[in-house]
Amino acid sequence: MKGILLDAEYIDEKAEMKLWLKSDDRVFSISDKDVFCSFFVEGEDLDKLVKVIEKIEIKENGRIVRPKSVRKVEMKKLGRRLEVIEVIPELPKDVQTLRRQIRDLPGVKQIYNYDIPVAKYYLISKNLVPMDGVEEAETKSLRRVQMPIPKLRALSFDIEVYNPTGSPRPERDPIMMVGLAGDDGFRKIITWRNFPTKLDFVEIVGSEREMIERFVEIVKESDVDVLFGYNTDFFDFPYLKERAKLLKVKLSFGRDGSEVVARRRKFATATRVRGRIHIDVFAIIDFLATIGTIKLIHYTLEDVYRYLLGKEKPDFEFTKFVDAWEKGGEEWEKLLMYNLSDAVATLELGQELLPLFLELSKIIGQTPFDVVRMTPGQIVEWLLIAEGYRKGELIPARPVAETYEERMEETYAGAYVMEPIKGLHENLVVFDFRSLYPSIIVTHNIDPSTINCDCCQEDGEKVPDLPYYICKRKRGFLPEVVEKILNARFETKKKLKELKRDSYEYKQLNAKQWALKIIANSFYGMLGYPKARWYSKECAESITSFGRHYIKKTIKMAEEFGLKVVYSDTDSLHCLLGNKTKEDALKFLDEVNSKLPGIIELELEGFYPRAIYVTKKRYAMIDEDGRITVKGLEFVRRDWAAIAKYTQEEVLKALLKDGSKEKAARIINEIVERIRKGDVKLEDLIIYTQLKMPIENYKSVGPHVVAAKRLREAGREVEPGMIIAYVQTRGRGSISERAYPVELLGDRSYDPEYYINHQVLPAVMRIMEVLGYSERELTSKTVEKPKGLDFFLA
DNA sequence: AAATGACGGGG
DNA sequence: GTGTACGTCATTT
Repeated sequence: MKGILLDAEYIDEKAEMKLWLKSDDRVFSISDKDVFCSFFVEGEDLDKLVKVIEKIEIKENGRIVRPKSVRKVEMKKLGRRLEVIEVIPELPKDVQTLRRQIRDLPGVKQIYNYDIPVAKYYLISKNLVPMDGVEEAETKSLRRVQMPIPKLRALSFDIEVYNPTGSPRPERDPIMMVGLAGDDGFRKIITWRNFPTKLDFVEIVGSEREMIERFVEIVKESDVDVLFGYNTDFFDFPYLKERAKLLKVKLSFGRDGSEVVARRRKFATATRVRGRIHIDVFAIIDFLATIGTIKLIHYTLEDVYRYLLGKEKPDFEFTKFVDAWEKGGEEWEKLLMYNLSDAVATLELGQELLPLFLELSKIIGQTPFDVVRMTPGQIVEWLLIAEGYRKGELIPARPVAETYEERMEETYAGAYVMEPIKGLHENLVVFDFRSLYPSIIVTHNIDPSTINCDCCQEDGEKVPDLPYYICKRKRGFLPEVVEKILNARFETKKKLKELKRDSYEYKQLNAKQWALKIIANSFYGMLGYPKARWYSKECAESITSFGRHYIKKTIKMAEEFGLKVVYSDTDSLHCLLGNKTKEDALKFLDEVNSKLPGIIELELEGFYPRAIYVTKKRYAMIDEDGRITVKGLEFVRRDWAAIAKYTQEEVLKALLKDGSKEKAARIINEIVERIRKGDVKLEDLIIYTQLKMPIENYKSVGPHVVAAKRLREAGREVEPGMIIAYVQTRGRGSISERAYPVELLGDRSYDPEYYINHQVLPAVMRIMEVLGYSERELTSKTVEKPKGLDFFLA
């Protein structure tokens, strides 16, 4: 029996591993009772310690916990040989029990490898790798075999929920519909509302309960490997779970008929579907935003779909759901279309991005389910854990709270960030030094064990501007791993050159080289992250020090070449092309790369017709396809009026698409005028803020709390979780005192000055200020007036 | 100036 | 990850 390993899970009750494999014609599971685990003890007088540990017996739940095996072994601690005690427990759950007992024994210095979840330790110790082959031998033992990543069958889903209070309450508000889209072209909406519709993909059932049952049935029948959703960890699955519980339906989406398993993780709940891979595409998007691959104002499905795939999908305001559900008609039809378009967009995005994560999964040896939910630092850490295990390295524990807090206190000089030449610029080229940090790690042998080593006090390599030297005699564990990753990427890119761009193989190899690049680039972040196992402030600050050295050198070279540098941050140069051509820019690239040492390499990030720089870390650019990316300016959120969001977007478009600050100024001017004249739709002025707790619990009474109080006084039911929709009105008192819920607005008029000064202007002034505009000019009439009149208008 | 509370993705 | 993000902003106190 042989297949690709899709998922691996430890089943606690049975104390066994369940592996899901996909062969050419089926998907099947294998259970493995042989779950290995171990941990290591560093200490003094090991022989004596071995004898003490051997005798440990702890009564726990009517059973005696004792080690199965205790022996001295030789391991490595950051490459240095070290004799330690290996403890192998009888059962995985005994690891913590034994470790707590051993921790306090006299002579014990450190314990290693004890805080690695069972399923992960299993894969690492057995050298079984997700997205690679697993073969079951005659003896029932499992081993890794090389197999290519197959095409996985995928289905995406999206639920729409009734939301009369703004935010839906799972205990009360039903799911209206479930939209589905399969990679085989399958399209369906299941709903239990019997409105007439011309859409042929709508299947009407009798109740919400039947709808969920049908959804489960379709997933089972379709027999998909991958289940996509957008923000499903945070919203759809937790909501479905509550509704299903209430309606007494089982969410048996599992390939073995099992119910979904929810696990708390970060701020959302990761939902595992046995035998399939549940991918929350938003988690992927969030990851790509974190590493800077995409920079957008908002990460809504609509925006991401447009940005990454260049396609449009219909939108549907969350405030209109109730009407559509209650009245049907045209709005209902629109809601159906919206629902399906969400499922389709999610599917397409998932298909586009999944290959990258499958490659990441294969490289670091953890399941795709886990990998899509990891931070870049965790990805590197798991790679190091696997590599370390193979090399007999002791795996350091995650830091305890105290250590973490100590590390948080430590600061060091970071990257070089140039103060931008502020304003609107045209015709730019951006170079990216992405592999700068990993290259530095390899080129300069940066590792916790090589900095200020015992052997090179005299002749170690000096770190610029720091009292550190680096070992020249011994290669560090980290540089070794990074080099392996960089070499693999180099080889992959070489193979890539021989392939046709749209071939399946090309896409897969391209995903692989991208995955390797992401991993390489994440080492530095990991070293500076206080919760990391291999945290090292000395390494992190040595890397940034070398980095500053190289980037400054490159800026100098650009200026000498005739490319004006307008901005630079860490590893990127934003230059004006000026009278240079794109070919010149490429020539410059070659010139720089020929002079840089070792594997350090500058890359072309792209050409940008326009960009606007506000301050360090705050800028917006438009690429040649008209896509706008924004960094550090994205602060207009739900609790801002639509008019502010709209103005910010229009201003950025006017500046970047049309290159006209006059147009941008005119837009602001017109909107300010319209606000003053009262020529604004009420819905553009509504501010939506969630009431997070009972009104009485608020220590600080903000506008939405006052508005909620007014609602309650008017006899409306007010409860935590509700979205309060309010308008700022004219009158006396603080901002809060003038907040009125939309429902009770009556003939009160909105406060134009609040909307101008607290909404529209803050959203655009940071940008407009650098273009030389003052608030005064933007809020006074554009039409020429006699000077004296301005006084009255201002 | 410090404390408090909300935002994100989803609906 | 038996670890419930996290960094930023507006408004109140």
